[in-house]
Amino acid sequence: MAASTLTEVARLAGVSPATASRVLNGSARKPGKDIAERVRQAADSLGYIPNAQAQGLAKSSSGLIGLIVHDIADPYFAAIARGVQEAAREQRRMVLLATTGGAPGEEKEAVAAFAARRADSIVIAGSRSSRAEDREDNAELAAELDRYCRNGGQVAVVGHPVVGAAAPEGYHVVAVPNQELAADLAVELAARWDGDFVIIAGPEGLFTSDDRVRGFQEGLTRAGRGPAEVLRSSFNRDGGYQAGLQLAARITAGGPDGGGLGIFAVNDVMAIGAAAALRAEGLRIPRDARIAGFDDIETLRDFRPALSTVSLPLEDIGRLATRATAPRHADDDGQPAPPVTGRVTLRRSTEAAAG
Amino acid sequence: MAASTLTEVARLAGVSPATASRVLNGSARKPGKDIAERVRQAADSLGYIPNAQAQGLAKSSSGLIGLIVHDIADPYFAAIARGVQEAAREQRRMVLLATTGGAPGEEKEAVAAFAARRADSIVIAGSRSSRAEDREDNAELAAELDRYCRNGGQVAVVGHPVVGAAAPEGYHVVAVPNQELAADLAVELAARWDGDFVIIAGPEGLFTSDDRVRGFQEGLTRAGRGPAEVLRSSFNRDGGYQAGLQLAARITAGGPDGGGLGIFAVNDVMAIGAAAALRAEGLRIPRDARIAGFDDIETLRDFRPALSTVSLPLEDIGRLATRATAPRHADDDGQPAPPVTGRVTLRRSTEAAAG
DNA sequence: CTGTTAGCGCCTTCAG
DNA sequence: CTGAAGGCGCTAACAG
Repeated sequence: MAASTLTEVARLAGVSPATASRVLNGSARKPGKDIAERVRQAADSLGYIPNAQAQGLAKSSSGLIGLIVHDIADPYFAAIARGVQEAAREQRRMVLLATTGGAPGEEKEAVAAFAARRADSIVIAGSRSSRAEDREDNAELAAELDRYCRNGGQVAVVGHPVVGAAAPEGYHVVAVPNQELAADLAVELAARWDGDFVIIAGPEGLFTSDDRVRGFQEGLTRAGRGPAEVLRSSFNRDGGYQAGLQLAARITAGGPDGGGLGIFAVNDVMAIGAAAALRAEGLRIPRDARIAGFDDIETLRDFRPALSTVSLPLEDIGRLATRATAPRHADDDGQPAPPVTGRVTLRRSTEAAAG
Repeated sequence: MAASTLTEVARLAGVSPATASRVLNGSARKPGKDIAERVRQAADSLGYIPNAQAQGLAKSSSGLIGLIVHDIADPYFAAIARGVQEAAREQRRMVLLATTGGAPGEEKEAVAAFAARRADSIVIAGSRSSRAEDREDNAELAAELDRYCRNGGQVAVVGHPVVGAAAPEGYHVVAVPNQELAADLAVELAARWDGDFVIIAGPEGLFTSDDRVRGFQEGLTRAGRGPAEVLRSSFNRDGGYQAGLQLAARITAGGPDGGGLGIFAVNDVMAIGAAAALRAEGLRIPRDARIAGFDDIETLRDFRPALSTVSLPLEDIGRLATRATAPRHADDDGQPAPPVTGRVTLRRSTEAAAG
C-alpha cells in the first residue's frame, strides 16, 4: 500500500507540505489561487490519495462509524444497515461492519476493535440479552462501552440500553416501542378472533422478544382475554418452523386447539417459518390458523397469504441511530431524535373471513 | 477519542515503549517472562487499546477489507456480505462497507475511499455495466483500481472483471457461471413446458443480466426451441412487478399467450415481483404461468408456490472473493480458488402438472 | 499567506 | 534481551 504522499505533491508543486495540506484537504484557511491550482495539478498528476490513517492520527478522529449486528444477511439487520449506511454517507463517514451472532462476548470484541480503529461512533443493533449465562460478557461489554464513551466515543443502541451500562455522555438509545406496538397488535387481533392465542417467542432473556411478548399479553388483557401460551424457540426462521410444527400437530389432533389458533410470532422471519411448517402439515392460513409477525420486512411483503405484522421504520431507525452519534452542528436544535413509531398492519394472514 | 497510549503503559511498567510494543503486539521477538507480565498488567490496568491507525501508519497495512455492493438490504448482496464477513473474521480483518446503487461513478469513489483508508484489499460484488452512459465512469473506476493494485492492493471482483481494467498483479475475478447455469435451466424448463417463454431481464448492459439472458436463449436453442422474447425493466422487485403486469395483461387477453407462458426472471427478487403482479391480476402459478428465477435467495425459499431457480452459493462466493485477496501463506498451495458452481433447482412454480 | 517546527501513536531498525 | 532513535503521512501551532 505505497502511494504518493503529500510531501511528494508539495515538492512537485514547489510548496511546503503544510500549504499542500491546506489546499488539498479542508482547512479554514485558503491559500492563493495560483498556488492552489499548482498544488491541485501536482496532486492530480501523481494520483495523490490522502492517507486517512495519517489524517486520523493527526486529527485523532477517523471518520469511521462502527456497526454491530447479529447477522448482516438477516433482512431485519440488513434494513437497519441500509439506513446506517445512508446516514453515514451524508456525514461523509464510512461504516465498519461487525457481526456477532448476538453473543455479548463477540459484541465486546467488536467494540474493542472499533475503539482500536478509533471509530468516531458505534451503532449497536440487535437484541440485548439478560440471560444468566451472558451476565459476565454483558458486564464486560458495558465496561468496554463505558470506556469508549469516556474516551469521547459516541454510542447509539437500538431498542434497549446495554445491560448494566451507565449512561455517560455520548451514550444514546433509540427506543423502539416494541411493547406498545405488540399490545396494539394484540388488541386488533383479539377483535377479529375469539379463539385461543399462542405466542412464538425467542429464547427468554432476549429483550426484543420479551418486550413483544409482554406487550402482546398486555394487549390481550386490555381486550379482556386471558394470557396466551408462550412457545420458545430460536429467534430465526428455523425456530419459527419448529414451533409451527408443534402447533400444527395440536391443531390437526383436534382437541382444544382443533378449532384453529391465533399465532403471534415475535418477528416476521419466525412467522414465515411457522407458516411454512403449518403449510407443510397440510394446514391453511388463515383458515386453520391466523398468524401475525412483527417488523414488516420488505422482502417478505409478497408472501402469501400476506402477513399481518407491525411495521417498523427499520431504515429510519438505522438513520436515527447514526445521526444520534453525529457531532453536534451549530444549526442543530439539540432536540433529541424524534421517537420511532410503528403501526399495526393487518393483512390476509389474520383475516376474519375464514372458515 | 483519547485513550491511553503504549508509552503510558511502558512508563507504568517501567520499560521502554519498544519493549511494551513487543509484548503487547505480535512481534517475532519475545521479551522476558517477568517483564512481559508486568507490561501486560500495566496495559490491563490502564485499559490500553492499541491504536490501529498508528499501527497501520507504521506498518503501512490496515487489516481492513473494503466491500462494495449495490445495496446491503438486497438479500443477494447481504448473503455475499455474510460470506465476506466470515472470511474476514477468520483472517482477523475488519470489513469496511460501501454501497453504490450500482453506479460505476460511486464505485470509483468507494475504491478511492478504501485506498485512502489503506484497505489491504477490496471485494467488489454486483454487476458491472457496459452501458454507454457509464463508459467514462467505468474508465475512471478501472484506472482507480489499477492504481490501487499497483500500490499493492488486492482486488476481487465477483462475476465479471471491471470493464476495461487491466489484470495487474493482485486483481482476481471470482467467475460465476451465470451463462452456463441459465442454459441448463432453460433446457430443464423446455423439457417441461412446450409453450412460449419470455425473459424478464434487467436493463441492457448489466453483465449479470445479459449473461443470464444469453445463457437462457442458448439453452432454448439447445432444446430445439426458438429464442424467447426479452422484456427489460429495473433489476429489482419492482422491475419484476412491472414486467409481470404486462405479461398478465397478455395472458388475460388470451391471444397467442392466452395458453400460458414460461417466464424466466433473471433473478429471484424480480421473479417474486413478477409473481406478485400475476397474482394481483388474478392469475395463478404454475397454472397460468410457470416462473423461474435465479440465485435461490434463502429468505425467499418459503415463498409459495416454491420458486424454481438456480442455486448459487452466495456465501461461498463472498468467502472465496475475500480469501482470494488474502496475503499468500506459506502452506498455501497457490492454487486458484475452486470455481463457483451452482445448480438448477426445480420447484413448484414451474411444475408440469398444471392445468 | 506561507513555511517551519512539533508532534499524533506506533513499529523497526540499530546499538548496547 | 532491552533501550534509543528515526520515521510512517499528516495536521496544527507557531513564526516570518
